Amino acid sequence: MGRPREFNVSKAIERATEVFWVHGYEDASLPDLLNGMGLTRGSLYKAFTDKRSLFLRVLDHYERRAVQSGYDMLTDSAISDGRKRIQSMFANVYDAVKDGDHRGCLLCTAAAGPSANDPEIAKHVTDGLSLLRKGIAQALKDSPKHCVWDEGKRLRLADHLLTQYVGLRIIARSQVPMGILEHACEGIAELLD
Amino acid sequence: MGRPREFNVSKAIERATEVFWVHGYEDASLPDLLNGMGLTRGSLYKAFTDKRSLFLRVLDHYERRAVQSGYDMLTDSAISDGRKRIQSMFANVYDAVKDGDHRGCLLCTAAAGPSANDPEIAKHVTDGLSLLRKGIAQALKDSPKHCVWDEGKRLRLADHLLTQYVGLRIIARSQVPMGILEHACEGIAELLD
DNA sequence: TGAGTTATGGACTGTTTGGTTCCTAACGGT
DNA sequence: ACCGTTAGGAACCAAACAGTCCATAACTCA
Repeated sequence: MGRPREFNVSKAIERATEVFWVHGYEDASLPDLLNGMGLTRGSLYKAFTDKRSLFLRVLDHYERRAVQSGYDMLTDSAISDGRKRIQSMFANVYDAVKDGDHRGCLLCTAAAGPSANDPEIAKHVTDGLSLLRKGIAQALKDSPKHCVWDEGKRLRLADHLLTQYVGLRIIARSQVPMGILEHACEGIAELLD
Repeated sequence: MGRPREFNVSKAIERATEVFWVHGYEDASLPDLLNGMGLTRGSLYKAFTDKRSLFLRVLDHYERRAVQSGYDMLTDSAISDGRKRIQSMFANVYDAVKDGDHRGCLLCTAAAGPSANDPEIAKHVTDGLSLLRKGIAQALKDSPKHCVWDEGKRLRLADHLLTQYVGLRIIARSQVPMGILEHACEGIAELLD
């Protein structure tokens, strides 16, 4: 009962995701969010409590959407060689930049900023990156070259690749020449072969 | 002539560097800087114009201090095997974190934040990272394993390693479990051998 | 010693920040 | 038709922000 909401909550979160994705948590101002989401202060605070809580909802949504699809790709048994999955994951990162998408990764941006010190936000970031790490490890297990390695060495390579992912996503947001990003992705492909 | 300055400018920049290093550009407030540098608003604005100009001075100082010493290590011909230089560079990154230093790299933090869109700041970041890249490339040239590679492949590996550096420095500032950072550094050592 | 010059430090300013309040609108149940 | 409840929207708020102003202090030079 009561007056019905005039906007769709999940649509609003999707729009908020876009705003946070572009600006990062601290740099996304309330006017930015209000404008991007198409609602007024009263509605936003009634529905989402405050900016931080909205961001937590957004992180949740991002995890289920972007991170999960990355994990799915890394563990997609339809591509039998795990290396190919990893390579296409990094190819996707590069392609996004090539197409002018400089948003990077919401989690990586959050990890790099002051909000990383917020325990709850940090947990989301860690969980998301851990899922990616798990996917990478699985892909390596499915690689003919790496499946014969001992577990420890494979996990070290997985962590190395995860770190590479973070680095690429940060560079994607920066003004550093994108040739570096392209080369780095090609370097990964060579390194895995 | 006129009243002499009561503080040492280079000492003040050093202290400002520390503040920006810990907080990043946008998160370092004027009170933070004033407090950390031990001077008042009037003095700071008289000597450094404004926050942004001070940050540019700091970037300059950081480049000559931290970045240059990294480059020197990467091109130190006293260590004949270039791989060893790269490995000890990453070992230094890990050791810093192990010793509780979570400041990361001033340039990487700047690259990850909104200030990366400031052209002049971006130039400093790019220049600094380019110097590191050059050092890495030289080190690879001095590696028995990699000197026989063709130039292109070696540069792709250099870019890969630079990206790794950025990723590690970002993770160092985050709450992501530091085991990942340790593993990643070990992974690099294995990968280069 | 007085004139010119520059540094200092605190008070002040205007803007932007995230967040709150409160009146009104729009509904469901009785 | 009225009541309870919830949403919407604009006005409002306190705090923090970077930056400015100005009276005073500390010096050099004539």
